[in-house]
Amino acid sequence: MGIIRKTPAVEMLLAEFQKGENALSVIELIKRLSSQVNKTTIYRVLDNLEDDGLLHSFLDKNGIKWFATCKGCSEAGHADAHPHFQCEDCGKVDCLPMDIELPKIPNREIRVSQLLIQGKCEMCYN
Amino acid sequence: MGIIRKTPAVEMLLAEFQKGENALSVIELIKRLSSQVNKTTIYRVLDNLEDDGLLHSFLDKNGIKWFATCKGCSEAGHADAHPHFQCEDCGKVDCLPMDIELPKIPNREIRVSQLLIQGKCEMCYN
DNA sequence: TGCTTAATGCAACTGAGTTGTAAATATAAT
DNA sequence: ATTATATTTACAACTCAGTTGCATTAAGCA
Repeated sequence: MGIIRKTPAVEMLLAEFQKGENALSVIELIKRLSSQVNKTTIYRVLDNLEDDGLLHSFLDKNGIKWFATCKGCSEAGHADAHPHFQCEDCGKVDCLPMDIELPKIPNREIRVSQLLIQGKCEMCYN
Repeated sequence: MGIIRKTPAVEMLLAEFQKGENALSVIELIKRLSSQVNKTTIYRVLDNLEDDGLLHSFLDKNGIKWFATCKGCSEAGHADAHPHFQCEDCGKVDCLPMDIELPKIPNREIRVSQLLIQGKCEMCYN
């Protein structure tokens, strides 16, 4: 599947991810765009963009869904073993540009991993 | 806060965690106990047990809440830097008894971290 | 035994995310 | 350019995990 047609909804969503933040919650995107795009469409377009390898998704501490621009991801597979950092004060989420070392686990097959780190970001730290 | 009184609901929930599985979803607990305990009570007792350091909680891949017995946790603070492993086939979740190495992040304060690993468990691997 | 306060049940609610479907529109074929 | 067709969209209704308010019940203590 994935994106097939270049529609206004697709371009508006992609534009949001080119404004500087590398991670945005669906809730935030709905807040920003719901006057112009239906929320169902927002969910579906984001899923398509993820299938195409342009975005990857994860859940934050509260179980709400975020999408982030991919740097090392392709349609073949997401290189999303990187951690995500969420600031407890301002709520902002960043992808941390580093791989994590997964523990060795005998007799199990590891497929995906998600590391969510919480604390204070650069802005709120000082 | 935390548990103050030893009620049937508290004892029934604790009993579920002494049956062998170290992690149980709230959904599963409600399935097992809802004929005897109201689901609101289940949520509230579990929160109390977490405050008391007897359990710790986390969200799985689908954003649903799990509780697990604590081994190295106390009321003062949870030593929950250990990863959780969820089997993609059978859905079972285990706490993995190892600490993870968090990446060094300059100018940020790390408070909590959660690592969720997905794959196939010992049972489903073969 | 009775009192106080925490714990419980119940019903109604919240809100993120999903589904079904008819209408709209991007893209390819003519 | 026009048409055909398959995807995309909006809308409304729905799902379901989790929460809230409040009246009732019961644990633990004096």
